[in-house]
Amino acid sequence: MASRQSNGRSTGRRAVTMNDVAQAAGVAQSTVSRILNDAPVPIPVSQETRARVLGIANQLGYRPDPIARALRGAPTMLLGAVVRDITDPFFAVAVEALSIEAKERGYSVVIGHARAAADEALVLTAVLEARHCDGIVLLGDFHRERHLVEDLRKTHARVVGLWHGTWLDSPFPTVGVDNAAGIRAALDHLTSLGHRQIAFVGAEMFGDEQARQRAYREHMAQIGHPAPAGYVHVTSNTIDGGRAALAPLLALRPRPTAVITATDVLAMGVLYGAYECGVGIPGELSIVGFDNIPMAAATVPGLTTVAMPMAEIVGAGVELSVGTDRWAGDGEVPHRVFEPPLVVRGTSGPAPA
Amino acid sequence: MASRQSNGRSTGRRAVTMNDVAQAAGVAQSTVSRILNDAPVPIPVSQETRARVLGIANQLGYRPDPIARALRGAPTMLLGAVVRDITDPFFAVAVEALSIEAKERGYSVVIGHARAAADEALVLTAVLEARHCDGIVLLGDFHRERHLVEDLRKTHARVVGLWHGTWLDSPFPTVGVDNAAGIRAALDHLTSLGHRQIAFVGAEMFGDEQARQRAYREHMAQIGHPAPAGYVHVTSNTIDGGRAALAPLLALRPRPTAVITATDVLAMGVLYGAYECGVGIPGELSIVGFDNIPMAAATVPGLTTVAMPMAEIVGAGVELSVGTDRWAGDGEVPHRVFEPPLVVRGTSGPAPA
DNA sequence: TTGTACGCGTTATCAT
DNA sequence: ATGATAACGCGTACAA
Repeated sequence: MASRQSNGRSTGRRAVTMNDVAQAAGVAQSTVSRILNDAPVPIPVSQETRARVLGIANQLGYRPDPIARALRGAPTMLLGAVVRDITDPFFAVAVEALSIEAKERGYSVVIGHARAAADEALVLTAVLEARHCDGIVLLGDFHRERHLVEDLRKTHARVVGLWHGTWLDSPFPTVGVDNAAGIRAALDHLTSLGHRQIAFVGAEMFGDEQARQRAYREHMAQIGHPAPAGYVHVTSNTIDGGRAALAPLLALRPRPTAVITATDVLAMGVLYGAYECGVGIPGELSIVGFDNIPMAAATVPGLTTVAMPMAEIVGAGVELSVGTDRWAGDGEVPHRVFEPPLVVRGTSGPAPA
Repeated sequence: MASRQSNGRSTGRRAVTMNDVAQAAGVAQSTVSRILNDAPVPIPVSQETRARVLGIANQLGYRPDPIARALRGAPTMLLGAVVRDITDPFFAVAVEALSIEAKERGYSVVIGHARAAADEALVLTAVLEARHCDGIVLLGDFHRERHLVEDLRKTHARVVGLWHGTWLDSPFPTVGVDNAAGIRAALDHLTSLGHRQIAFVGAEMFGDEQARQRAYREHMAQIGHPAPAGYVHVTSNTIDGGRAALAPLLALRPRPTAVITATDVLAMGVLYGAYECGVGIPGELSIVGFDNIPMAAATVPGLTTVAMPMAEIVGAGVELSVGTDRWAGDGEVPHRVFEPPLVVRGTSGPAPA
């Protein structure tokens, strides 16, 4: 009975421990532990004391201390999420989905930013691995953050990368989307509407960007319309970035009749820019986005876009990290890819004559 | 040396402990502890052993175990976020802001859903308080969840409520927005544009909803145009909810020339509905939302809305919970209210003649 | 200047 | 059927 108040939280009320329960019940603390944990195998517990202890524990409002349990090796049931830019609507939705999928498996999500800690990977590790997360999910492409990756490899947590883009030799399992198939679907949709002059607006920061841009170029060449100079416009992945991309695109000759964007955020920017410039959508210009973020359904007109199979991808990621079918760590590193369906809404229409 | 592998994580690599460092350096574990924690006051440490221990610790890749530290009473630097519907764009943004504000104070955010656990408050408590969060931030109005509130009062964590709406006798500190002032600003803006027939679209689930609706009624009465029957339409806080609200509103006589919505999500729904019905915005109908969610700037036309001072509110909440100026728990429970500025964009215009 | 011993709340392994 | 006891990794008062 050394320090009694020095240890207390600021609110004063000390938590009820097993010892308290044991003392109140007049039994040993180990007995309480057995009863409360439903003694796995050893030997039957007397129904009498069992009921008494359970009653007292309940009455005293006993709650097991997960920290003490974790110290004994129990999983923390914490899933870390490393997200580069939580301001990006896409990643916001991803965090939502992650939180939901994690919860279904009894896990809680801890959010960690990467932006400021890009240099000092230690900081991030101290924030996540140090929290003893059972698993860590990387949201986006981090293969340029070498320090981070190095640190993550040393960690005990099960790391899984989502949307790692072109980084297919990742040391961690990855789950992503078939960017090429998505872009192809978008292009096929546009060509079937008569479009031939199709531009592309991309963003550097996005991990899957390279794959999407490459797929665009390849497929354009395949259909006999290799992208002319200026048809690929790279900007920042923001509404404003997309908005500013429109003017230079419309100045091109031949003038594009359709635009595919690497993300819905860019598409919304282009859409807004078109509204400002008085360009009719889809009359004068068709737009196809990528991701199908929630607001894509509420733009005017609704945004035609390649739909990210969000639940599937995030679900697979959580499963690989902390699920019952998690990767054992042996054999080949698994890389899962999901196919994105095209969602046709109002921003795509027949090519102008 | 009892169980050595039963304790190990699945990856096998056991973490480096202070004991390992001490053994490698040939000193006592307590010495390592002192050196690594930069011995607060006691007495100077020999530079010789100090350097040696630090070197070995670094070389071995020693990392303090936060769990063991937490068991000793150290703060977990975890901030729990209880959010009712993480699917709501507004709360998604709130979580982002929370994550940013928390990080600035060295805290990480743990996300907990409330939706499914509304009945069993124990579940949620087991997910958050059990994680030994130093603080808990309630996002939205939970005063109906009596079990949750009861449990939260017993917790050691510092609970703070954000957007608790009309629940001003909350046992926890609260931070919110001046709903009445926001609605008033919206109404003044519309009346100054000549509008008199102004309807209101609200959502039940939102905590601040009552205050906003009441402010609407009161101010309408004040300006001599008490809201006629049907002018207050309550629906679900979704795009579809707002979309479906438009038709009945337009059927009213006198027909409204403007609509104020309780949230931007509803406003976007109304806007989309207008697009479907061919109602010109703002020519035939003006719309003013509430919250200023990011996509409000990208609608066509841009959404006029009451801007939630998000950073201020969340910042104040974090500060009250785990900040340096946190509420000591004594005296009157603090309730902070921030004023929301009106952001005028394209959905509001002169009333039709 | 450094080593020893104890306790935080659990679980698990011995004895009784 | 239950009680004592040893860890888990760390911080710290106390002894040397």
